[in-house]
Amino acid sequence: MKLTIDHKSAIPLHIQAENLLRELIREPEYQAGKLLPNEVDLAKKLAISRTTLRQAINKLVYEELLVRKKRLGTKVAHTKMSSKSMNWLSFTQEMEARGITIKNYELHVSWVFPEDHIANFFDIKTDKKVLKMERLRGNTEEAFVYFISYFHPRIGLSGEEDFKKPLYEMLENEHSVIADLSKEEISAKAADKFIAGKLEIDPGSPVLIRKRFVYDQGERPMEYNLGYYKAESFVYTVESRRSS
Amino acid sequence: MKLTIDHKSAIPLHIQAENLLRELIREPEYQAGKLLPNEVDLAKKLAISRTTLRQAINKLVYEELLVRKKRLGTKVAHTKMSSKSMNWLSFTQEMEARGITIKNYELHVSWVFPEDHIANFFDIKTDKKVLKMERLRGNTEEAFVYFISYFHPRIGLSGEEDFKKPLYEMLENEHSVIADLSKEEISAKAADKFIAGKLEIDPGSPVLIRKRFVYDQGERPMEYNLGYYKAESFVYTVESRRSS
DNA sequence: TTTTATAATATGTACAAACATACTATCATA
DNA sequence: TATGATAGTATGTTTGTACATATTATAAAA
Repeated sequence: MKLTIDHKSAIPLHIQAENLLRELIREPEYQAGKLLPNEVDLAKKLAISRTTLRQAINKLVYEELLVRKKRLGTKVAHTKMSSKSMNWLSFTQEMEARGITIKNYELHVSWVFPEDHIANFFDIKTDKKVLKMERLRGNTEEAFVYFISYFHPRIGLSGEEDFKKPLYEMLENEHSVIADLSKEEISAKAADKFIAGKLEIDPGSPVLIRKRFVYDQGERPMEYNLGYYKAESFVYTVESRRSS
Repeated sequence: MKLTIDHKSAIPLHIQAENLLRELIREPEYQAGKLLPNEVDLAKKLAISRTTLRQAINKLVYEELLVRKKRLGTKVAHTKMSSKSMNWLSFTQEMEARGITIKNYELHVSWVFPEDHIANFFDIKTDKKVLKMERLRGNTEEAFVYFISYFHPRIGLSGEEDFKKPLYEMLENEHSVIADLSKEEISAKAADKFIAGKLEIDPGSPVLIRKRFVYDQGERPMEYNLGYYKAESFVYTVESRRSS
């Protein structure tokens, strides 16, 4: 295993060091709880300053992959990797995993000026149009969720794509954009007239709102997704552990 | 509001700076998205080095309380009350981390025969009474959540414990039960008459329901917790990655 | 008018150098 | 033997300095 850093590379040294440490601590001897080399020595070995090395170590400490102990040194945290590897799926996959066959009731695609919070998330101006997709979906019995998605202009969608295909697969194959990180916010609200109409419920009835901020592999925003779920039709589950 | 740092204090400067920033960004003008003073000026004002200040800012950036933008500056991330999925905390800690002082409006403790699904979760018979705790909680302004908790008999609670103390701390110190794993289900529902009365909303208004199945370190069920949140007062946040 | 430089500004990266602090092991002393 | 002083070691804290880079606003040139 090579433990070298390229000083001529455009990639910042502390990022290189971080990646290098990530690889390093995957090795069996470190998984067993072995200590990392001490900071001064390791910095010397990598030919970077201790400060820069600490920058890299700190990031992994924040992520709880490493634990510092005074006088002892820094070692790999033994966290069994269960809570972190919670991976997310597309809506169709998610539903199929629950044994539900999904059906599309409506599909609209349009170009709109983004609202402030969307432009802010995308980090673009409000006078640049973005692609908006709306979908009414459910099982074979009834529609139970209304989705509104906005896509970052960077992706280069034309609006002519086949949105009936699995979305993230299509984006990956046809536009080389790979979804990687999703931040979600779940809240409850009373349905307004528009949503109530779509879901065929009374205005004022409760809906579960799930906002998704989706980022690509470069941590760049790529999709803003809003889902309005008919209450009782959707339960969001989370499993989490206390670190120790 | 005092924006000073005590150089003679035993508390490290970057920790003081961090706390100071936490207070600062709670101010309404920053909640609105105002930019922090730039690093060089702020460092000068606090009489600490830019490096030290950045140490403090970085921590808040990692917690996603602050967002850096090149050339623009650093601003407060737009988040309401939210709960991170990783490293879950007690309700009080969770709220205090967001700068909210919690207040207990009601507290009842009783012994009841468990309903089927609770007995099932605890793996006990329905003729064995369990301790039930109900709490109406909120901030200093209003109550916004009603909790119902059931505790496994194994814990050995008498019902005479001081439930005003942080719950999991108390269980750990006085009963040696350490909460470790939490499985949660979030859904939305219309408030029934009872909940509506407690939260002072109209029956039929939306509430967010958060069920928690809490296990101890031996993966044994220890608590069943049900929270009814007034809609709009609570946002549940989740962050997940695909591969990694 | 539109495009193209350019300057200004804030964060980003990186280094070297000290000293502080917590903890441990060892050795000396009562 | 038990206690206490001490030296050693690794992380923790802090500063000063310098240049890089991305972005925006402004001014100059087409």
